Amino acid sequence: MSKVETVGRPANFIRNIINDDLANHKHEMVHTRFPPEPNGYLHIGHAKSICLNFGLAEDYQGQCNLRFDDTNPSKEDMEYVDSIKKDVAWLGFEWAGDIRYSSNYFDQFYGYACELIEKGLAYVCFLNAEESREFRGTLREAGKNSPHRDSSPAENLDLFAKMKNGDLKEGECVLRAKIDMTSSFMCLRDPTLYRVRFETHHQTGDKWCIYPMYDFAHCISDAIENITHSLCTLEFQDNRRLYDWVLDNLNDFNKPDRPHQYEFSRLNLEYTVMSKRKLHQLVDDNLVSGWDDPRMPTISGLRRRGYTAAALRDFAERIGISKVDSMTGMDILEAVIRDDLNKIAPRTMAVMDPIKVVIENYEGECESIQAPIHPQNEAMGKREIFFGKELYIDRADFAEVAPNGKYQRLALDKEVRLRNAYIVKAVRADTDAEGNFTTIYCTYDPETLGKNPADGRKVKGVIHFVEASKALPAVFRIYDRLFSVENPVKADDFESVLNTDSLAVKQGFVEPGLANSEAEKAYQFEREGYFCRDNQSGDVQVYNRTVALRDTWGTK
RNA sequence: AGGGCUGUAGCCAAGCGGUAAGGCAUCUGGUUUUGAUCCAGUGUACCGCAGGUUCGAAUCCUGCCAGCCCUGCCA
Repeated sequence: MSKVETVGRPANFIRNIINDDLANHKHEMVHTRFPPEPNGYLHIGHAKSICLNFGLAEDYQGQCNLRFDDTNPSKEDMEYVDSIKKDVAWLGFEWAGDIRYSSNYFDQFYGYACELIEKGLAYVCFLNAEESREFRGTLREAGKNSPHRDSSPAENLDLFAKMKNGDLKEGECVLRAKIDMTSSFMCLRDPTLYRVRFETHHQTGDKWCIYPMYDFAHCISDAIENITHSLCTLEFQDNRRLYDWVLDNLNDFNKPDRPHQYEFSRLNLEYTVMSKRKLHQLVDDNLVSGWDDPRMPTISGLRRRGYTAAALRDFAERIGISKVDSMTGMDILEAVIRDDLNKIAPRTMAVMDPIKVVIENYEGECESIQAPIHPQNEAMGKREIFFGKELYIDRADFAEVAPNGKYQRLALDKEVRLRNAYIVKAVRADTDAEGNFTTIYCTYDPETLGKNPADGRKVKGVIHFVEASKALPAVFRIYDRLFSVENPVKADDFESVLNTDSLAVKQGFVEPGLANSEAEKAYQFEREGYFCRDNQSGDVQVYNRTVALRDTWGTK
């Protein structure tokens, strides 16, 4: 039955279910939804879910809705709905029709709650929160029935109307489903359906003072929107019994083609945290610069860091979908962004820890050189760089004497190729009082521009540089993992295990061609890594390192 | 004797009774004006463990072990 292959993306258990459902004509199309609560910014775990839901809709020529699950006005805010819309669109997905809100259906929810009351399946309960907890029992012991459990439908209808009209106080009572106080599923022990909240809602204003709970609102919202496959994470597996109970007890939805819930495992990434609560805390405690700090696993943070939507979608595809509790390594995330940027990023040179070089035998001041924008893609054209009497190279690319035979950089009396330019040889170096090199004096071979030495001598090393008089000063932000341990959640206090070196700031120079570089556009600083101009730095040249180049040096 | 799930190489993950895909990482060569890219090659995975059914089991059955989730008027 699961033999209907969908080309393109890898198989997973949800695709198998969909293939079966389509083959059996349980559904004639696929309709999914992405249902975030607007109480925080989206992170890469949400990106996994977005790619799953929208990807399924694309592959099966179905539809995917974007629905804000806004049933709790005390935690939600328009700032979050705006950022979520932006992030989903940025990832490259189009939702079906208008944006939906669970709050669009508040009137219908009220009607369905009344239907349950009329059927004797829901009641208004006056136990307070603490009593309610006591009556619920424990994992090992059955709960006890509420004293209000057997009041009549007429009485409950009246009470529920009073709740709605604001005649009952917040916390005084709730509407509960009448299911089974002895169930081994805690969520079936007469769960709360509605609570009283005198709060202004970002969509419905002050119209309501009762708000539905997730378990009641979500399944009905799915059913109203004709969702076929309602995908969520593993912790909702028990809740599925309640999802089914609600729909099965409502006349409008008790039919074979109603939505069904399936659960997959959420994304855990090494060296970071993925819960909105913890991300909120990092922002509130000023441990990062905001939700879009480039070290954050948020979509806005990754975007500012220089990640592309294509890379994130590739990431989602490569990690797959399953029900296994897993911890994904950073290596996959780094692999996808390198793959993407390697293809599209223009090459440039930047020196982040400059040391001055004087070419002693150079006549004149400086000359222009045409360098490829991408050595493997000629179609990207050329850029103008400069070479002259004074240059900058990176401090790490010079040593007085080569430390070992594998050393391929500049050393006294040793030749090296300056990338895109000439072969130079170091003759001497000045040092300051502390012994740090201040200036390196070299000679260059004028016959080696664009060609190897005519005498056949081999120069293996290549280092990058920028010509001093035309160089643009720039600031570089070098990011590292946010936490110092693989799984910060395991620490007693996750903030205590933050990586104190997650950001290093350097001052140096970039090629003049970068004068008008765009924010969020990727550049490869050759031999260093992929960078992008920060999207909040204004006129100052500030570059965020997206990811370093792969470095197998030392292993070879 | 509470319930719901999950266990396939270092990590992610296909597989659904016919003799273990793929990706990442690793390692080895080759190309290279990026120690990058690219190309070629590279893995004895007691398929959590132990029994059983079968001509044949990662796939079916039984028992066990380990991990995750569930006692919000959060989602």
